[in-house]
Amino acid sequence: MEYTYSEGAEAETYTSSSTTPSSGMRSKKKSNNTRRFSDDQIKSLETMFETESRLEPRKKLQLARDLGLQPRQVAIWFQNKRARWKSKQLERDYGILQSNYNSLASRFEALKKEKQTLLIQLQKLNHLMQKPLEAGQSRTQVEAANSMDSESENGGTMKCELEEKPSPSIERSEHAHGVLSDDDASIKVEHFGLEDEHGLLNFAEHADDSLTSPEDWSAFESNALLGQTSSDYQWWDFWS
DNA sequence: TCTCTTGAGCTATTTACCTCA
DNA sequence: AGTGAGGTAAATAGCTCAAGA
Repeated sequence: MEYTYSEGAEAETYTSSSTTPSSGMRSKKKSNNTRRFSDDQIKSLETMFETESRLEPRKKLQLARDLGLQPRQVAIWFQNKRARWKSKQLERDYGILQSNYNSLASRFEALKKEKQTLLIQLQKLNHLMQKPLEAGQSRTQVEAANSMDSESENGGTMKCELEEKPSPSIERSEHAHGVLSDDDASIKVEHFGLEDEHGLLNFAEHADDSLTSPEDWSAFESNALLGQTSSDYQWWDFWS
């Protein structure tokens, strides 16, 4: 293996050398024998680094012999390599975090819009429900409410939870209000109760604040997001 | 058993040099 | 030809840790 690196002094500090200039300036000046390692040497070093980023002393000596380098040079190369690798790894981690954040942000925006749509529907339904209570049953208005809600079947963020566990209050309110329907909207409204409307709305409003507040965002461990793509790490399933 | 010293190895940072646009 | 940026080998400071007296 051809290599033009001069033997001997290259791994030593120049400050201790007899060739150190006598001027007061601290001289670490490297002489012309400072050369880059050859491609073959780099290749061998890289190969070894892939298997183990820290060399055992015995392997270091062996590798140094094989490459015609000083053990010290091999050690320094591994030190520098670890530093470069760490730097690159930081860049990769940053990219992953950025990607995960972008996915989360777009998902959050979509949920925000969905929530807004549902709140509007809820308000309309509440408005329609109030009138039959005041002026007696109006079959046509209830039906109108039903049909309106059925237009937005794709919403249903809360639907699943509520359908899974029918509350006794639903039964009671069905009789009380005479809304005998399995309609989603009526279940939602009845489940929360009209008197609870403000509570629900307040909850929904504060959901925005809490999600966007720095305190809660910072609660996410960045490490937990690393090493996983946004596609296979759907921790936001919590919201669906 | 505890303490101190010493040497090796590590990371982080800096320096000197080289290459290239 | 001059120059600045970036890469790389090596030096340095400061730290940890294990071994041995």
